[in-house]
Amino acid sequence: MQKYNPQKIEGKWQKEWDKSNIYKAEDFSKKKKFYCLIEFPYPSGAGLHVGHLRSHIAIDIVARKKRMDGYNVMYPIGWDAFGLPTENFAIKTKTHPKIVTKNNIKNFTRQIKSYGPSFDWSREINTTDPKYYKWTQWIFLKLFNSFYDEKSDKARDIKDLDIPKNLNDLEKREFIDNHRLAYETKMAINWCPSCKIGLANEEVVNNTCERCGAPAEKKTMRQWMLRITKYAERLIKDLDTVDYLDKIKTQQVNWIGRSEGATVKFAVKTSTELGSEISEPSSVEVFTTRPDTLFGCTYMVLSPEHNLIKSLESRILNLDEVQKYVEQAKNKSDLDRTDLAKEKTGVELKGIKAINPVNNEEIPIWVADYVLASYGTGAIMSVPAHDERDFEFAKKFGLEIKCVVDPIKFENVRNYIIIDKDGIQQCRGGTVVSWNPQNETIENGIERFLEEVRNGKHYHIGKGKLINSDFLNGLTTEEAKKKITKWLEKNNFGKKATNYKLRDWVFSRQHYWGEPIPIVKCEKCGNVALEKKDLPLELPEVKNYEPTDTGKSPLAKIDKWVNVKCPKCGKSAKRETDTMPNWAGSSWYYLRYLDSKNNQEFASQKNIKHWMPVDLYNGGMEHTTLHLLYSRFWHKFLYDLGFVNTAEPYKKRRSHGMILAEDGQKMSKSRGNTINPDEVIRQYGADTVRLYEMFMGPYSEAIPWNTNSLVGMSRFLERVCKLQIKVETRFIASKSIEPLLHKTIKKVTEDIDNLKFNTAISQLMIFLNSLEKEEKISATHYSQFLILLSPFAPHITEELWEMLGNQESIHLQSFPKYNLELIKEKEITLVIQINGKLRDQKKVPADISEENAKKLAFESVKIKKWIENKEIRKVIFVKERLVNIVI
RNA sequence: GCCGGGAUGGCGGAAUUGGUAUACGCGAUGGACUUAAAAUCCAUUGAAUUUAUACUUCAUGAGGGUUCGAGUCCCUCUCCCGGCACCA
Repeated sequence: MQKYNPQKIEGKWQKEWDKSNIYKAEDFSKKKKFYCLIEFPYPSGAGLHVGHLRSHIAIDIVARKKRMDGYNVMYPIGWDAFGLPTENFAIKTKTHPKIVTKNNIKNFTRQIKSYGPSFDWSREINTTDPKYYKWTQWIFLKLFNSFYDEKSDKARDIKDLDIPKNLNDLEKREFIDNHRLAYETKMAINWCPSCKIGLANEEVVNNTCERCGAPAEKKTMRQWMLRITKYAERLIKDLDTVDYLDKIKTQQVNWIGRSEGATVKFAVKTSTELGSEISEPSSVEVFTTRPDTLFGCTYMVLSPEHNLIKSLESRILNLDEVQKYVEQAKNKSDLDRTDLAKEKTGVELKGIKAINPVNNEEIPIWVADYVLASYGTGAIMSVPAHDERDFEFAKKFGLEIKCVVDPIKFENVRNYIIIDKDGIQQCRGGTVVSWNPQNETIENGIERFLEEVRNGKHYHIGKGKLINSDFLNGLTTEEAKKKITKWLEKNNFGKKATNYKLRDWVFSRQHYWGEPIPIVKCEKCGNVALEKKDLPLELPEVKNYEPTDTGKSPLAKIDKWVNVKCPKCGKSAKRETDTMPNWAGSSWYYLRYLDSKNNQEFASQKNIKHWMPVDLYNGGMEHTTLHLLYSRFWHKFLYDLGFVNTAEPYKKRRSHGMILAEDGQKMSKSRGNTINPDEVIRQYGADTVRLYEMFMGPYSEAIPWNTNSLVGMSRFLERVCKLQIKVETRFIASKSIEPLLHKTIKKVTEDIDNLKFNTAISQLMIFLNSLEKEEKISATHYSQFLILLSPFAPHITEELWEMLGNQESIHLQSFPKYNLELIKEKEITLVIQINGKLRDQKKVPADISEENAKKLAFESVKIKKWIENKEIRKVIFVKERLVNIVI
């Protein structure tokens, strides 16, 4: 008999699987392909986290089952190895990051192999390998050499760009540069003073650095940017074509932040007091989602960065005051600017006015930092009667509040929230109305509120009917939006417009340990891309990896590397010294697995066509607006250029919940509550840990770790081993166990497909409990049970399988099929209810007729007691379930 | 503030999508084995009432509703978790 002894057998089988290569994905097999993917790990010095295991094991179970279902399965692994922690460790220990990475990968490999996932190691990739990042650089250059063609709504080669004829060479170059999908710009970016690195918007969380938590500062720097905004619409729309967890979809949609409205152009009039002429008539464009409220616009606000302030300097009568305000705003960090949200500040631009195009009224122009330069046009029309922020501002500075949307007689009461004296909310949504039930009815409360809106004492952001709006009067909000937009377009005052919160991707980093950006900067030719034959542009050796405070990459110090000849004109030029962000290599790695050794292409078309798209992709929620969005963007770009055959890279995306520490907190070194997978595996064995991580709770939910519960899984496997004594080869399978077996096959099959591992395991336990009650067990039943269990516990099942006398690995067997006929129980428990309450139950044949069931119910002694002297109103029969007597 | 998701025993969690609530596991209690402990095995384990494993009543965050029947559907509220947030 086999005693459960994981330490003895697990290593043995891991070596055996390695040797026999049974998990290798076959290119161009006749079998149907299945590509499943986990986010490739970052090989940190800290080693593997139990959270890594959760996703690796889950997808491993799916991969193993799919193989047994006859699929040609690709389940690859690699290393996302560029990044700051490695660099910091290298600086601290004065070791080359290459060496650090190599050591970490070695450790990670050992750890990963120790729990037996069925990765195809032959396709292993590493983003820091020049053979890999050659193609990361190549894709970057493709972006550099492409523009977005709005007409065909896709990216195209920059050669196809229509360049206006009348431009001189310099202007031409500028024009082209302005259209590249990878472009350079000088802009204020978020800078982490602690990591000494620029951050993408997605990397700033609560105005702090996502990585280290230091408050982000604003720093104006020359930056490489990627025009992800051109893909905003498609990144939203194509979500309809993929199967992602709903929360992932909504998070991406919210991040991209599409809003529809209109742009409106306001003419600007300057006071003639100063006399000097203005060469061109000025105007300011704003973006609004509520063009219907244009008649209620009583002033306009510019962001402090708005260029109108500069261009009309000579016309602003209180220039000193304005400039002082602008200067102050500039010096505020984003943190301060948003922190001061409660109290709005601003200064009026005296001497200039804007003209409201609908009624030609002169309205004041203000500058205030509650208006963001980076969204819309950096200027807004203010409608204080119908916007909370504008209302607040207008109240503070005594500006006119003009109601143009009358909420009365429109839709229902749910446009407001009524608050009674005790502060209890009676209705949800819309605008808050306080209401005193002692001396007014709800209707009166609403009426009073409406009066307040009309008198400018309150704002109303909900819908309504237009008033004080000339030709819009009487229309509903929706109707008015349409009508005014048409009017604006007809009179050339504006047009329908869509805006996104998504910003272009800040792509430069000022660090050593990243892919060098393969661009040469020539005084004569501008930014010149390296040729494909010159790729990869390898990272040079450098004495000091330390980042600088100046915002220059350490690469800038290596003169020999920096000074090169321009590939175009041959004159001396300098290399770009910034490197790429750690998100670059991971934006396309799933494609490299398909053909990881190819030196001619990033992957051959043949392989891409065979394997794409990824059928199942699992990863953390924290990457929803980073990696997941970025890689969808790159994929779409490659799709536009014809390098990949699908518009989306991932057909199905799922997410695992975090594993919390036993105290319910997040695991962290500083809290000292981490669980080291090495130790748990050593103590309990890989199969036990695998089962536990899958059994601990629903896969997508966060669950605290509980070492106590591990023993339950250990006991389960021990009992599986013990069962061997009862197995008899010649024993004919007992029929009574058959329904449960097939029910178990069905449950396990469906649960694995739906990533509901906890209930699959529980069903296997139920089946085992039932097997244990048998005197003898047929080898067939035992074998089928082992196969069902094998994706979860590959080592022990392989061992027991071999002991049954099998030659071929259990992991090469077919997954059992269930027979619906056999699942049907012959006998069921019929539930008898009175008024829906359980009063009796009877064992009956499953196919009992309604008539017989009812008869049986009324015969029951227990039931008789209940229905005595009662009028029976109704009897309900549910097939194979219950009889309900209503009295 | 807005957008998601959630709340079921001492704990992690099940529940065929409206049909026996609490599966499975942990823990706990009692027993067997043992010199003893661990391990293992057996039994019990939502609460109340009760001599009782009988009967009954009450329990799925709170309150209401629909239904023969609600953890599940509808309305309102509370709390927790995640994301976004001066985005016009």
